[in-house]
Amino acid sequence: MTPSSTSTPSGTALPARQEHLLDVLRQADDEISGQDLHARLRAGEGAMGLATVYRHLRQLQQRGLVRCRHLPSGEALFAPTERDEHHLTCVDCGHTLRLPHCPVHGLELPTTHLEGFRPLFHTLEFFGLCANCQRRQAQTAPRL
Amino acid sequence: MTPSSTSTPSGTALPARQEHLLDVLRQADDEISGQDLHARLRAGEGAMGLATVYRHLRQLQQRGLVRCRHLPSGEALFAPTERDEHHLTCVDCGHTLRLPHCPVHGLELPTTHLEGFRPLFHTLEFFGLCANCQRRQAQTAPRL
DNA sequence: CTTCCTGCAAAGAGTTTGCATCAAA
DNA sequence: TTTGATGCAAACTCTTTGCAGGAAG
Repeated sequence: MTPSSTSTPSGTALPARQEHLLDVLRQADDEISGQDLHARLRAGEGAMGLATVYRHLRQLQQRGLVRCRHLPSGEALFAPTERDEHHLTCVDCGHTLRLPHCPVHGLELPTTHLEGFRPLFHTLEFFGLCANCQRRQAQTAPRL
Repeated sequence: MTPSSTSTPSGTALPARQEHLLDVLRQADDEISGQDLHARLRAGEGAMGLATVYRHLRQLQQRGLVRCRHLPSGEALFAPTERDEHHLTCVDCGHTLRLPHCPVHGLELPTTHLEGFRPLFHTLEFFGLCANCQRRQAQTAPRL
């Protein structure tokens, strides 16, 4: 139960605290925000400052181990790269629906035109109006 | 040259200023930020306050006419929905590469499990390390 | 008169950075 | 001694909201 060393695509071993941070992400049911992650770490053993959390998250992202997407609110959500989740988010109220499976499974980039870029992860997110907000909008502007 | 009325999916006509704002978005070469859009409007005829720009952008989003995605920096970028662009962004320096075509062309959501959601647009973005940042990283951690 | 739209300025949120400190090599 | 990691708090950015003025119906 103690994944003591995660091998990274670049081959170097992970510092202990980053390893721990990654574990918390893996144990989470869904993506979590930086703030949330910080709170969870604080609750457990490996408490660390908020700044450090973000610093590690960035490094994990650069190693391709952590994926990040941004809510319309500007909040960033993090998840392990290996987890391939996608969401449908309401552009009005922000309510989020997790999609049952990845619509684009083995998604590949063409290797040309990449200018030396090394792709690490992708985000695919859907946006729309939830049932509630559609109703609310219909009341204001009757002409559907 | 004067698209005087854009018909929306919901059937209602667009207020003049939103129409104009949408035009500026369409004329832009690529996605632009709220701030940038504000500046361009200010430079031309239809100058309006920053708050108003954001207010209109939100409404256009809710009508499915404008698409929005967030940079790692938290900045929001806007584009007309009909334009189907995707990018490869460096997680380190933020350098962005526009992909020559949409990797997932006619992307469709399963109509089940949507709980009344009405999808309006999607974002598909790739993240990785650009050539420069790979080089820089390699210098710090030699073991590739 | 009522309603909607607008601008300005202030507030708000999340994230990043500066700096002094502390541990490790 | 030198290097790298950390916490705290201040700073920063973009975005949203409150409120009063003004136009439209």
